[in-house]
Amino acid sequence: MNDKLGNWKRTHRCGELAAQQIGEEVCVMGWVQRRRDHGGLIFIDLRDRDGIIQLALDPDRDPAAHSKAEQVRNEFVLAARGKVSPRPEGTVNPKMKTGEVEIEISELLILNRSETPPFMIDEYSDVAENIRLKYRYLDLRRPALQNNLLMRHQVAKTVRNYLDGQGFIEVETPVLTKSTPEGARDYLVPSRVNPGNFFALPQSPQLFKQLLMVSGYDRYFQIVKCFRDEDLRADRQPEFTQIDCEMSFVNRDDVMTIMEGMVASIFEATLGVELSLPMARLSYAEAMDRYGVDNPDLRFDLELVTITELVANSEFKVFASVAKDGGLVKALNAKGCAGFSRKELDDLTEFVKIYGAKGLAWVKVTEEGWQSPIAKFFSAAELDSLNAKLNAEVGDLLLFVADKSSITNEALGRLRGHLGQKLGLAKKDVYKFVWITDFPLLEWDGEERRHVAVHHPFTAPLEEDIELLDSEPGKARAQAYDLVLNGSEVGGGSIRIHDQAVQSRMFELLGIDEAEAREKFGFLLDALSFGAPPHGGIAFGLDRLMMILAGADSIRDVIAFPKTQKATCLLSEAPNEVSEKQLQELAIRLRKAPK
RNA sequence: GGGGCUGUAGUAGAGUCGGUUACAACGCCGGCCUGUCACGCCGGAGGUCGCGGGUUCGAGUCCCGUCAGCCCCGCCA
Repeated sequence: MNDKLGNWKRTHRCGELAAQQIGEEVCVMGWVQRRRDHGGLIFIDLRDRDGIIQLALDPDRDPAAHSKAEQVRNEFVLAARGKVSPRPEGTVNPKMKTGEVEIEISELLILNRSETPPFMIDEYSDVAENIRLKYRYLDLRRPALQNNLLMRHQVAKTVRNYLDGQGFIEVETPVLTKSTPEGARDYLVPSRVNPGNFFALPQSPQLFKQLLMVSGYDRYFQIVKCFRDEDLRADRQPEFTQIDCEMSFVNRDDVMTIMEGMVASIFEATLGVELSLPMARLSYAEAMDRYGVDNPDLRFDLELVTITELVANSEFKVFASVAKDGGLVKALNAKGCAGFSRKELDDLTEFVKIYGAKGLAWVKVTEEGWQSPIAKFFSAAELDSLNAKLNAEVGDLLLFVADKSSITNEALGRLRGHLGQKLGLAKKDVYKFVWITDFPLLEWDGEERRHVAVHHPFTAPLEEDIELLDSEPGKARAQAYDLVLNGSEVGGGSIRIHDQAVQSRMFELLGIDEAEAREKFGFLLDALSFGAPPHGGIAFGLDRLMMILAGADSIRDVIAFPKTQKATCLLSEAPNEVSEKQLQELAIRLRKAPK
């Protein structure tokens, strides 16, 4: 049936053959991209992960190899020996990297055959994603995904080299660990040996990396899988990879500076892009004021402008009442967009409603002044001050949202991002980084009627805000920082609390009493009491970073075996039911029998 | 939990106002072809129109339900 590999040895990868190998006897192995049978001559494009080389089979030169080539079909696995030759005059293919040469085949092995694949393994065919995911091993043969995974390897390698050079050591932390109810939903794993008890898969190695600092490892990193049992998005998978770092005896600036170097080395190694350092920094408060979100896309301006005071006394009741009730009225000036159609304006209105805004007021600035349903409510003085504040010029489109501040900011901030995409201002090959700093330490959870940590409960407050913990804890800011790239949060971290008393006070503020704190985090509190150094760290979302580096629209395109939006694997058909015997061993009985 | 988009040969699509045997492309199979390279020419096979129900003389097309994939809100410290 199939030929045996025997002692054949590959001498070259397909993509590396070029004029300098002319005359050499070589051996290549790979998959059949395409066979072109001219009756006499047969050409086979042989593909491996490195590229494609043309095999030429001439019936006059080697009848045995030629007749074997007649059986060959797409995706067969071949080994071929022959001499690298220049292509005849006029048959050079400039579109191929190896297009100047071909291999004159003298011996051919069919190492394995292939069914006709469900879709063509090429860069042209556009295939539905459920088919691609079911046959992921075939999809992964295609150049786009191969390039993404090769680049991902390059990033991991660069990160390891860089961090090693900075004195970091990679330490593995447990995957079977303890459930911590703060934060996202945990994936649980039942313990057979301890019936009724469960491990949780880590949402991050947070506590373990802090323990490593207590242990004196000084600089730790890990490229590590993390798990969160929450709903998926285009940039969210239930298992994802973090570049996780922690350092002792550092402040925020130290962490940010070292990590900027890491990110710069990644961009240099993968894209050849040189980033200008240091990166921009923006306080949370300023980001919210100017962009409405804590992850602004700085590839374009379109800044939000607060106009609450200017409209507080206007005849337009929607704005005036929001202003009087302590809400927020903001606007953005979409330069040159006065030509938007009614349909486009309706679409923008629908867009802001997703984020809770009740409506979107618009103004087209024309030679005759404001063309707008709301123009008549404003005095000449109000119009003048609004035009001045918004830098309004003929041809501009002004967009307003009035609501409580959280809604106004999010609706208009997301609209800003939407317009950046729609107007083509967000260019894929431009990379704008910004650190967002001085996040609030706590936020009030109305449902649970308590403060919750904005970042996590181990984040240290700003030193100058520590006294606020007793007076106005909601006003305290955190020593936390997020790295935002093109409107996407790619990393986040903080200086941690290393003082046991401060950590206990923090749990108290979060409404976690001493008994509960001991039960959940006792091991951390104990560790802090045995000489914990000041420390802090950061974690980067490798997948999101890869999306931007690879120009991918979906996180699934940078992960080898991703899950669907319903968190299933179409390839392996996980998750699946398990046998009654397995359940019995785990002391588990299902509440509902499976369908 | 909610909103939206999509589902027609192996693949990606067309299918008008509900009307005869559901189209052409790529792929596949067979034949021809000695310089192609997303080869070319000739011929052929291939369909539970996602699934179930309903309306109708008649449903790929209209209605209801359901399943799957995707996007979004909630959720994601």
